[in-house]
Order: sequence, then structure tokens, then C-alpha cells
Amino acid sequence: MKEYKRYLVTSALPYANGPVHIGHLAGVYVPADIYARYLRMCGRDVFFVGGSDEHGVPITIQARKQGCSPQDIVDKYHKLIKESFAEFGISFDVYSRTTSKTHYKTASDFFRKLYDEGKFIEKESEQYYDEEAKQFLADRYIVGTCPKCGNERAYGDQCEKCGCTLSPEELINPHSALSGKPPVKRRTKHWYLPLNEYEPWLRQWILEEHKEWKTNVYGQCKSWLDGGLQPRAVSRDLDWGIPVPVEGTEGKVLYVWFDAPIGYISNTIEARPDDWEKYWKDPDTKMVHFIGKDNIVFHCIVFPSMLKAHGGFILPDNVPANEFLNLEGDKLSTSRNWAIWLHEYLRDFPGKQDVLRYVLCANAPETKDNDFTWKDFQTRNNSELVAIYGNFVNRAVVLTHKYFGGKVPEDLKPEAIDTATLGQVPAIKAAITDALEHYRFREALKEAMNLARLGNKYLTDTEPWKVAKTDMDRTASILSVSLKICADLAIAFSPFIPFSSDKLLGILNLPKDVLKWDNIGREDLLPAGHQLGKAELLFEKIEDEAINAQMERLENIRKANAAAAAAAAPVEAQKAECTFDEFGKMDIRTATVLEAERVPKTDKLLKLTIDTGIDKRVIVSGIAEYYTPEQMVGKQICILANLAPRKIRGIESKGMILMAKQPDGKMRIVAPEEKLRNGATIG
RNA sequence: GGCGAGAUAGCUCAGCUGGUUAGAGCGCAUGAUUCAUAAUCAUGAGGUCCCCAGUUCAAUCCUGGGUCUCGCUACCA
Repeated sequence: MKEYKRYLVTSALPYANGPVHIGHLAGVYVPADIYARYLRMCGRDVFFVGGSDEHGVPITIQARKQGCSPQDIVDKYHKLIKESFAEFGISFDVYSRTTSKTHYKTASDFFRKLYDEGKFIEKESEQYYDEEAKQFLADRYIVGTCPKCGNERAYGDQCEKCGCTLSPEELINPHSALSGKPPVKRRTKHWYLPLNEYEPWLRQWILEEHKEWKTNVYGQCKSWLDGGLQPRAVSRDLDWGIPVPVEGTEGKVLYVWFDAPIGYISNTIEARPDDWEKYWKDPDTKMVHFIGKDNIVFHCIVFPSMLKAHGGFILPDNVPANEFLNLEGDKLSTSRNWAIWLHEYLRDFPGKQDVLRYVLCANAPETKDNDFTWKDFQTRNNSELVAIYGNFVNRAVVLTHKYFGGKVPEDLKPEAIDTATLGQVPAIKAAITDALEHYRFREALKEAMNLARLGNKYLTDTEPWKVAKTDMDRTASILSVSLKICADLAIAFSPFIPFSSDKLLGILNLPKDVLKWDNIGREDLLPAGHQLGKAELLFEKIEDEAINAQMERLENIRKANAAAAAAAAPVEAQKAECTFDEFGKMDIRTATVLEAERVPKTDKLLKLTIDTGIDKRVIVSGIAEYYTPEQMVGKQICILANLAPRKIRGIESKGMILMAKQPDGKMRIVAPEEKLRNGATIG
């Protein structure tokens, strides 16, 4: 394996439109921090980069909603995120932001170099435009009624009420969120990074040279590469972001995914303006990206292509992406407030950073999605941290205070069990080390806990409280061995739960520089006669009340969400008045379904052949979620017969089936009370 | 719909290139112990390894089909 001179550890930039929650922590920041701390303890040269991602459309939307500027939004969340990370002990060497001056310059220069060297292709396309506000509209800036659930405030990319993804074309009565006017299409020019040109190179680099990447990462990269890469736009028509650094491009900014990863570089430059290049350009630097699984493509395909296009940069050696963490059985969701927010945890459990760090690592979604429950949190604290680790340290220290006045006793009467016990430490250390080097943090933590188990077993086997009645020399040896294990524990646990290791150093009265990885297993850290500090508990039990309060909070959120869904749905407001003439234009009549089949390669579409009384025709309808083809055949339905035909998935659809939306978004067909003649007009 | 990942004890997860009685931690039961935050230590019970077919002397592991979960992506009156 290659020996690297230094390490560059990056962690996904949190998006500054909300606080950080346990999913972010478990997926990205806890493992990245453990890795960075471990490397530092090994004496290796490490730079650990973090920062807020502050551009993009969602932030501008939130600013509009709250009647403030995008800058106000990102200032608020950047501060909150940065402070809670610091309090939680995420040991970034820099935590900056993509609205920094340095980043503007770095990202602009990056773009400009690619632009000057002709690495982009220019393309014109049609985009929605607001003629009154005189600007182009991102999908999210187009608001209308969701065709699925009837929510009148659905966005052009997604309906937040029913969660379905949309495109602006589908919205009923689309209008601009800025002026309220219907949007029009207008031509606009953008730059694209031709990812397809990098495909052969990516194939070689990932599929041939990085077979050791995690299966989920490797698999997804392969899937993208096999599917063929398309050029990706790197600019947007928006007024929030880094202006495209090309003359005559007012109103255009860098697309957020282009500028965000450059933030890793900018933040390094900001912190180390003189020697940042050695971290980014020297092949002796090992770069590791910590991200969640939703980010794999950007970090394995897109960003490396950008770096390759620019030239001179190293590429990531590994991208240990984690899966997702669920909370009490449900997906984490910012919009549904289904989360444990870091800043709230720190408020509710002051001084207990390590408990959350421990639980999130022990239960990290390394290979598949995992579930966080408060009960599990409590159990892991009480029966692992308290009962195994904390208890062992307490036993050893309390006994030493009791029998030897808190002075480390001399190893006067060693026995075989002592060397047998301490002899296991190197193997455990090796296991932890190997797991950490390969990003298996859950396993590493488990091995560290085995060190505490070893201590407990040793005490139970040697029974110093009994021996002390007859043989103080032997008691001295037993406690001497036990305290050595305590020192090992402080070091071995330090990357995972650093606050507790510091506390344990205080209890052992050891200086901080003892926390070096190579010191694990050293037997001269606590020389005989060394005075220990005051005995205190390393961890406290967490009682049911605290857990119940949290579970109740979640239960209330669940209820509130359910109530909101029911309340927000009740009945749609009446639409704008229409004249009898307008109504009269609509040809609504009965029809019967003759044939029905799924439209291939779609989830939701049925192709229906119907008898309208006037003719037989085909209608494509998005009802496959609610009706099987078999159910539809023979059913009498009502249709809007003279709706302008439209091609859907290549099939011409002539008309529309009348459907009724239920509060939960489900659709049912509207049918006559009794079987009528096909073609009977309805009015 | 396409693609990727996952499905193993009550819970959370290991199981490298197929090989005798499938593992760990927690939880549970029993016993030991009492220095310690009723903590610890030992022992034990618990599993059609998602389902169906196939390849093989032999499949949790390979192949094909299916079901469910998550992600990316397409499409979506």
C-alpha cells in the first residue's frame, strides 16, 4: 500500500438552509472526525475541511418566504451550524463558507480557466421566464396546483405535500412565484461540462483502479458509467450565487453543484494561503471525501471530472459514502421536522456530546440504512458506556484510592494472568487500527470497547478487593495492571469520544500529550508513585424521564404532521369564477374502457382505449398507482373529450379522465350512478 | 420503468475466494460475585440465513425469477 505524506479529509458541505441533524452527523461528520482525529494521533499531517454550502435556489426561496435576503438566511444557519459543530467536537481545521471572498475568487478562477481552455460547451435552451420580474425562473420558482394531490402551492420540481416529483409543465395553472404571472419560455445560453468526454478516463480510474471502494459507491459509479454520461450544465439564470466570470453574462451564476465542491479547495486556501497546494496538488497527499450516499455521483464522477479538466489536482483516494439513518422507523425529513437537531440535542443533553458520538458511530449506517431510536440511545449509554467502560475505570480508580491513597502502586507481585491480559492489548490495538484505516468505524469502536471488557474480566478474575485482605503486594500489582488498561482506554477511545478521554486523563492526572496512538499498550505511562486525580464518574446513566421527554416530543411531531396533512387538505378553495360560455366549451361525457395496459417503462401510466360513443380513442392517464389494467377494463368513466391532444411517452392522448382527489392524494375515478349510454354529455 | 445497494437470532449488526453443530453486542433466563453508577463475570435459550427454481458431492454465499426497503434516474392526467 502506498505511503502518503499527508492527508486531506473533506466532509460534505452542509446546506445552509437549516440546522444539522443526526443523519448528517452519522453519515458524514462523526466518521470524518474520527478519521481525522485518529490520523492526527498517529502524528500524520492532516487537514480536515468543512464549510457551509450557501448558494442554490432553495435558499433564495426561503429568503423570499421569510422576507429577508438570501445572505440573511445563510448567515443565520452558517453561524448555527458552525457553532454546534464546534460544541460537538467536530475538529475541522477550517470551517468556512461558499459566500467567502476567497471562494468567490477560487470558483471564478476555476470556471474561467476551463472556459478559456475551451473545456465547456455552450448550448442554448428554452427556460421559463418571468416577463414582469424580468428574470428566468428555476423550477422551484414556478408554483401551481399539484396534479396529484391538489396542493395549490406545489413547486415546479416537487410537491412538498405529497412528495411527488414534478416538472413545471405538469403544474395546473402555473405561475411565477415572483410576479404571479404565468411564465413564458425564452431562449437562454448556458455552459456545460461534457462529462461524456471523461467517461473512458473515469472508467479506468474508478472501475479498474479503485475496486476497493465500498460496494454501494463502486456499484453506483458503474451504473452511471454504463448508462453513458451526459454533459451537465454548470451555470444557471439566477441572482444568487457566483456570477459567471465571463463578459456579457449578467444574471447568470455558477450552478451550485459546480461551485460547492470547489469550496473544499477555497476553504483550504483560506486557512493555509501559503501552502494549500501541497494538500491539493501533491500526489503524496491522500484525499478522502466523507459524504452521504445521495452525493456519490457528484464526488466520484462530477467533481473528479472538474479536477481533471482543470488539471494539476489530485483525485480522491477513497469516498467512503454512508447510507442513511432513520429516526424511530421513519425517514429523516427537514420539512416534516422529523429529526433530532444537533443544536437541540446539545441544549437538551449538555455535556453529553460523547454519548451521541458513541451511539451514532456504534450504529452508523455503514453498509445499509439504520434506525436511530431513543431507547437504543439510552441502552447503549447505560449498558455500554456506563456499565462497561465507565464502570471499569471507576472500579480501578476507586480501589486505588481506597488501598493506595490514589498513588499508582508498584508492580510488586506479578502473575501470569497479568501478562496474559496485557498481552492482548496489542492485538486489540491492531484490530482498531486496521478497522480505522479501512473506514470501518463501527467495528473499530467495538474493538475499543473490548479493551474495557478485558479490564472488567481481569478484575473479576483477580478479585483485588478479596486479595487486599491478605496480600497487599499482589493487590498492588493487580491495580497497577488495571490502571495501565485505563490509560490505554483513554487513548484508544479518543478519536471516537474525545471529551471522555480528556476527562479520563484528568482522573488519571495525565497530560494531554499522552494521547498518541502509539502509546496504546505502553506500560510506562503511569509510573509507580504517580498521583491520580480525583475519582469521578466518566459517564452518567440516562434515566427514563429524559428519554420519554424526547419520545414524547417526536410523538407530538408525528401527531402534528398528521393533523397538518388532514387540515391542510380539507377542501380546495373554490377556483376563480368562470362564465357559462367557458363551461360550455368543455365537452364532458361518459365513456367505457375497452382495453387497458401499462405504458412500458413507466410507473404511473395506463394506456386506455375507450369507447366515447363518438369514436374509439386512446387516453393515457397517470392512474396506474390506483388502478390495475384489469380493474379498468369495462369500467364506465367520465371524460373531458375535447381536451387538446397531447403526446405522453410517445403515445397521443386524446382527452382526460375525470378523477376525484382524496385528502391523502389518492385518486378515484368518477363514474355515473348507473350504467349510461357511452357518449352521454354531462353538463 | 432503468440502475445501484440491502434483506441473517426479540433489537443492532458480522459472516473473506461456496465445505463439518451460522457468529458478536445488547435484550432475556439461570448461576457466581459485591470493589463498582443494581454495575461486573460465567453459562444458556433463541435463527425454513426474504421467497421460488437451478448449478454443485455440497449454497446464507453462485445463476435465474419474484417480494420488500433505501438511493440515483426516467417518466408522470
